[in-house]
Amino acid sequence: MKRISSRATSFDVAALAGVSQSAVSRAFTPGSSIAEEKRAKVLEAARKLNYVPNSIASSLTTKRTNIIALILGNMGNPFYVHVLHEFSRRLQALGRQVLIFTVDPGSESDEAILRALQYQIDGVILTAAQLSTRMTSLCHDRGIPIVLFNRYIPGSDASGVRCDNVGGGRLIAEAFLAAGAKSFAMITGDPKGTTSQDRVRGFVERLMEEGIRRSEIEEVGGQSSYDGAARAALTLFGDRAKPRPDALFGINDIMAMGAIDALRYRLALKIPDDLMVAGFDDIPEARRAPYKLTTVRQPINQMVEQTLALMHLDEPDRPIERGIDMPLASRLIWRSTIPVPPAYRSDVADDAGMDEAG
Amino acid sequence: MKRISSRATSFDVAALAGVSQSAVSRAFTPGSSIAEEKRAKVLEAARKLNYVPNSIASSLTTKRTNIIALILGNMGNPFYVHVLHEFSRRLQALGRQVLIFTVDPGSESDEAILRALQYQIDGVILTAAQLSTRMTSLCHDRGIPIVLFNRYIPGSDASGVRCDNVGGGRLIAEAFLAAGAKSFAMITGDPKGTTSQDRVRGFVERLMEEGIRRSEIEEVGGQSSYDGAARAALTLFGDRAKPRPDALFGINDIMAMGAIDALRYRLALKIPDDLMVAGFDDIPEARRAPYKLTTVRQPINQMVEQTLALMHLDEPDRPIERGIDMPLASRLIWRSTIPVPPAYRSDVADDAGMDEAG
DNA sequence: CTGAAAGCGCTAACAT
DNA sequence: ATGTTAGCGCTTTCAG
Repeated sequence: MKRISSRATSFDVAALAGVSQSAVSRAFTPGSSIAEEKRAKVLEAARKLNYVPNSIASSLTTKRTNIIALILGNMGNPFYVHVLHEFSRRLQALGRQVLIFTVDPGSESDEAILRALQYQIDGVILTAAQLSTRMTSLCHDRGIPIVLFNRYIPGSDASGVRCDNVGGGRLIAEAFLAAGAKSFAMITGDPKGTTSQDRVRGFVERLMEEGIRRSEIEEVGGQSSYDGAARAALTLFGDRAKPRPDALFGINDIMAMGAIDALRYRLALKIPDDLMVAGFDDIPEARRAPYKLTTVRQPINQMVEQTLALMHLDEPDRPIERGIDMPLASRLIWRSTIPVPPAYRSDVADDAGMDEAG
Repeated sequence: MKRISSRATSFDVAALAGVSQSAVSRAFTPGSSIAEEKRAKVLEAARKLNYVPNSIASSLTTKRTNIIALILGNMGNPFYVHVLHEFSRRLQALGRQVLIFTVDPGSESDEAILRALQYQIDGVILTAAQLSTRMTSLCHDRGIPIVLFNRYIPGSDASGVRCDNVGGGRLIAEAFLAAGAKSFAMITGDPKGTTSQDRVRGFVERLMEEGIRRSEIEEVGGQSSYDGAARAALTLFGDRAKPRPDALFGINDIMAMGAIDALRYRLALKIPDDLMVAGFDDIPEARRAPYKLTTVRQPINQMVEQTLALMHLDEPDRPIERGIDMPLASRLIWRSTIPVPPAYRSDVADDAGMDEAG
């Protein structure tokens, strides 16, 4: 394998194949009109020269890079890892590449978006951080769709994909009530994030319908992390003198897991005997034996699908639809951290033989 | 904020600022010679036009995209998630972007590398999958460094960064022996991967030094996943008639965790009373209360650092060093899945107050 | 179906 | 310090 030149161009290939440079371009463009025989000749020459088409150069004229920016915060939450994986798989299958940006959860995403813009990305998916209206219009003015994943920003032009968090919060409250809980506590996530707010809202709303006062519902922030929630659980339940709530809602699974571990291993509480617990997301870890967490499932695949649909990758010139927000239905998954009331017996998740990937 | 043109170019900015186009380029290039006053004028015009420099266009001439390809398999293993996060953070800080490729663990990475090459990436980091020599030379011939993370390929030109897996395997064996174990089992990972092979080798090697025969050491594959390891543990220990080994080495933490959960919740075994267990990697989850896994720590930060150093991002023209492979030292972390022999008491990890991020 | 030629938006000499 | 000019590697008219 000789080293003719470090990076052969379409001209080099053309020369070797004895054709014009445009012919080379055509040979590599599916569906362009070129004689099959000529294409073969070009491909052969390309192979000899180790030619790899330069997408950077082509995107200069086509105005499409096939790169999608994915902005992530909080990779400590497996939910987002799962999401990243799903996007990566799907986009790769669609011939797109994923450019990753990590930001501190809850911080501004402006800088990341600005950097993404420099790369002329075809779209941006935002799973974390705040989004300024300035960035939104910066993207939209260039025809670049930006979709918020698992969040929305009221009044924003950016579209969002999420599940019905308010409804999910209600489902949890409903389950606790059905299991006979009388007093309640929550570990909340990012106070600025609508996701946490909505789950709290639905939860509280449903409880208030039963005559429970908001002030009776205890609440501590868990920073959306395992460790933060473990600490939160300790401050909520550590004082053995105080009467202890009999139901705890972790606003997401990773926090519910942190809380459960702290409750069991630090406070020696039995779940669900001493205390029932629920989470939200249904991350793969939630079904593991130590947790068997009762939780609300987010329909990740649907959400990813809908995100992709909103970006209209195949119709780049289509005007961007602003501010679309259609929450997807969420569903309660009964496992073992809430005693299952008779009426729900048949709903209990059968995780047997079900791999996490599934 | 009016919409002058969807994407202003440096010419538009130049026109508005009343300067030449090169002046605009200079204004955005740190360290280039331009009067401060003129730069200000340019920046002002750029702001008015919402101008964002087009790095795609600039890389056409500079021959540098500042994009690094990161090829990942097995995102189900938190170890790699952690690695991804670390690379993303560090590279972003260095003004580089990360382009993600996910491949099925153990499969060929050729296609992913080919796609990366089209984007003229400045380097590739490979954390999974096989690497053909053809791809290696394809990259190297173009001056693109490719480094294998947590693996190496004997005889390959690609450099690798990893810890001393053989030594780590020995450390585990040593710990089991010190704790009085007499019979042993392993759950192995990718049989084609040197990482799993080396850990096994070190482990077995050390045991054989004590006169234990290789054939006495039981071994089942766990597919490098939580679920795979849970199944493996069941086949290893499910037969209650058979004498049961008293030490189990999970070739990585996620598998050790899967095994532990299966042993405890399916077979009602006590750890470490009935059976001692060890893992490898020291992922953040390993120190959680349900596991408190005794394991070998991989020095991720050092590994990331060394990977970056091997790529010589700041000296793009430097000839690529071939086949560098200097395993970093690994270290045993004592926790609770192996009874701690008196001599090691002071070594026990104090994870208190230590957040996972840390 | 094919080749010639004109850019895409920017950087990098090269003059001035 | 600044403007002019020639590309970078490709796609896309436009003729033929």
